[in-house]
Amino acid sequence: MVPLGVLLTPIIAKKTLSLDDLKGRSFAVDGFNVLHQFLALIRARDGTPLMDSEGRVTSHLVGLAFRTTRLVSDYGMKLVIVFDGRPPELKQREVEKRREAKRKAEEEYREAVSRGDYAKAYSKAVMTGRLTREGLDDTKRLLTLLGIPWVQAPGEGEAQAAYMASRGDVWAANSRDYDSLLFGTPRLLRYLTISGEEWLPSKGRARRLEPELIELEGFLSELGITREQLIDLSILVGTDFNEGIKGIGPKTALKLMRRHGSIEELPEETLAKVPDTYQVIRDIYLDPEITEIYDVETRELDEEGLVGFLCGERSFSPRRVETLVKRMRAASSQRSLTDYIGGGRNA
DNA sequence: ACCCTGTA
DNA sequence: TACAGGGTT
Repeated sequence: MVPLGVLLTPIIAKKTLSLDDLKGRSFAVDGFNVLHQFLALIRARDGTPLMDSEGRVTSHLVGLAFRTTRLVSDYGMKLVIVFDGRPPELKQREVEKRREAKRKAEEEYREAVSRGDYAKAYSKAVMTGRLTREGLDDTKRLLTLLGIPWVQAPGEGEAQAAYMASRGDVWAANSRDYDSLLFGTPRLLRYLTISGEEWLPSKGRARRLEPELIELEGFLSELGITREQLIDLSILVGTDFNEGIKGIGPKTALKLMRRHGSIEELPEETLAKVPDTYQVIRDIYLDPEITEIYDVETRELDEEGLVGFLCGERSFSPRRVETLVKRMRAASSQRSLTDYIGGGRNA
């Protein structure tokens, strides 16, 4: 898989915690991030995604429905799913690179299937996952029927999520990627999953995953840099909008920022390798395209509509959809109880 | 990735 | 109650 987002892992100050620690919290979820994860991994043994009777892919609906309803019912979380809009022009090259990688993976997948090598086929298939327009429309329809709010961002979803978190409309942004920190989210939560493990198809094994909380202010003060310097640092390492400088990883970039303060003040020979688009990239992170018109309130479950959609149109089994309905009803009654007692309010 | 059943 | 392994569409 082509790596997404900024690579900050080696210098990140994270705090691992459990789902129980996050009870009652609200999150702006990076929708494309989770949908791609579901599309990649929810597959039959041979790598075929789940599909309805008409051949429409449903893996992302299965994943999103069962995960979100569980986080909402068992942990009292409030989720708002945020979807990417139009990417900034500078991202185009990155988008094309990913498209190319997918085409290559599709070829290797077909070849592995024809050889009967299903382990290899699966590991290739997970790299072919595509979110289509119909897949996105289905996702929004599902969320609306469940009563879970969603926001269509005008630009980058991570920018929108960061804005919502910095306004206090949600407690944290949730994504695997670090970009929302650059966009200014006060808190980033990684790995908001139920199973606590992630399957690594290329390695054929699972890895333990715990929710990770990164608090921007603490993270920056620990590094001794400002958000502006974190952005400059990321430009040196590489972002969704530029390639990054060969030989400069997060640790070297951090040293450079501490010593010189900003891209402009870098030594001549380093400065020469910085992309001339760096000011545009800074601006994408510091002043992104967002909308202020959104609603994070939970709506009522449309049970009849949900059954009609998932069972009638997308080949879900009634028993499993009943599970979803029960969870949302449980969550709703828990909410009215805490409202009645007068507790449980938080951003 | 999550659900569910069988097993100890 | 914890885990393994097959099923989900």
